[in-house]
Amino acid sequence: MRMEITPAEASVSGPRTPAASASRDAAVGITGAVSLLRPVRAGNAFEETVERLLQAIKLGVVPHGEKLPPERELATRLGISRVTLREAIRALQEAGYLDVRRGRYGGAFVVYRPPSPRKGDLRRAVTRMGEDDLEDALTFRMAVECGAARVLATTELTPRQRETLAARLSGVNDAAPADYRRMDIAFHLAIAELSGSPLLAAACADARLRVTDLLNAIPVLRPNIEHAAVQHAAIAAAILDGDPEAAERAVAEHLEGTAALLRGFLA
Amino acid sequence: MRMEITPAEASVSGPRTPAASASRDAAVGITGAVSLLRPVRAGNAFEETVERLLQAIKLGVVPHGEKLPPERELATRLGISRVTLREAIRALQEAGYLDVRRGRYGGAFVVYRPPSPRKGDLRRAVTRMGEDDLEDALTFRMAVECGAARVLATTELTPRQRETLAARLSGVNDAAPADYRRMDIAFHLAIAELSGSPLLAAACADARLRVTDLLNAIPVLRPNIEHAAVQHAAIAAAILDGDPEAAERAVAEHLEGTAALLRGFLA
DNA sequence: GTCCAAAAGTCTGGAATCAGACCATTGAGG
DNA sequence: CCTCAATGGTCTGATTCCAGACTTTTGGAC
Repeated sequence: MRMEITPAEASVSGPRTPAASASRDAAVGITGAVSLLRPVRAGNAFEETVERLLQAIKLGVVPHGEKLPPERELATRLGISRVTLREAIRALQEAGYLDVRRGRYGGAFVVYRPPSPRKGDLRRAVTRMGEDDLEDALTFRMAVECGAARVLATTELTPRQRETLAARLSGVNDAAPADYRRMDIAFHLAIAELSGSPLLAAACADARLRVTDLLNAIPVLRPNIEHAAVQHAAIAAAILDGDPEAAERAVAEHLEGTAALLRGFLA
Repeated sequence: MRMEITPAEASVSGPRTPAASASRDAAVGITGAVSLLRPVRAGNAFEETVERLLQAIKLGVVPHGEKLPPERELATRLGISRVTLREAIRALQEAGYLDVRRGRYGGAFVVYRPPSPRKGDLRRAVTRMGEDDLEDALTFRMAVECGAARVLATTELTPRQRETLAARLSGVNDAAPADYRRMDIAFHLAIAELSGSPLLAAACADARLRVTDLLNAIPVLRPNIEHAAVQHAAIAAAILDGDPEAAERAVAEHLEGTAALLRGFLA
């Protein structure tokens, strides 16, 4: 075995970007040498696979009690060999995220529930990923989610799309406390996915991921939920209205709120 | 050798995303299984490295006549072994993009100049990457660049940052025809890089990349340049003004124009 | 002309990854 | 109870990728 994961250490922050701590107005070359000559791959296949699966689990794409797709299929979808996938699954199993059962109707069952946050978790999470990376992630998320909302609001929506968006909105509003974060994620990702651009969807998923651990480390409070509900409604309304500017403004406001909340808990 | 590249075939489009052709309002699961269970890696290290270097060359990050960093340094920066890097360099050399000289003051010199487009190039480029991927790329670019502009306009800019932005703007305006695309790229990327978020910068670079081949396949016409100049000025002004909405609107308009231009040449 | 430093070029053993065949376990349905 | 299909578990040989040591070429400095 090559790696051990404990829930406390498992993180989706990924390897640090070398340029992450570059000064804010660094004198980059004529164009982005910094962004282009970055690492080709974030780690070896095993590590990246563990990250990916952990993402799917933590974001609730595969909720508690459900199982991952069969190994063969999953390996194909992830574009890796079954051997590598199995190593990743084993690591997650040993870390307590998965329960693997064999035989027909067997599979890798998710046994993860978002832990209720304890004091100090946030500090630790931030320390683990680095302050610069936190700012980076928040900025990135702001940009891609605003952009996605704008795009979607600009699009002519089909009735089907409108329904999906509305459904996700009520999904968050009706969510049980334990399910809140999961439904919140579902709502945010729906915006990106409905845009019809896989690249954009992937970027939003990635952005959200980078802050999941942090959000999981702060309690879900009633007033925050209510505040968020209003903002979510505003976002959905602006999109359904076909008002790009309003959609963006609403998303920006919402994310600003989340970021402020995080910074508040850190101060 | 594992691969051969000819200038005619070389492309930065990369492997197709399996979900690229998914229906616009496909019934995705409760959350984006589609975006999360996507391939972990886009290809093998060699292929990805070739793409990356080709990007740096085509985007003009390393302009004609300049050389890439020394192999050892570059390999470290790209996070790959020197052997793999060398294979990629050799492929690009054989394809005529690089001239490799040894000895002190040697190195891998870029000999690429953006080819003047010929009729049919665009059609071929689109065929190569696929219509769905084209829409995906355009959407993605719209989202991330709009988002980046918004973020930057929201930021309190240092004098240094303001200067950089202004410099890049005049860079495009004063560019010789042969340098136009390069300077245009530099301007667009500057917006993302000035945001201080490496993730965002990388996303914008990636987005731009996915349409470079297409843009290179259409002629640079005087009226288009003039039109673009006005829009670039509007973007810079809105950012310097600290007006997020205006900044975004300006970027959206500009990119819409580019997209329309592309579609026009395709029709 | 000699020396030297910086660069590309070469070689080797080992680790990671893959594709694919095959085995073992399980629960549902006949 | 037996069979079967779906699933995880295991093995093997080939390929890719790596780290690092070593060699060769080149042009400037003295």
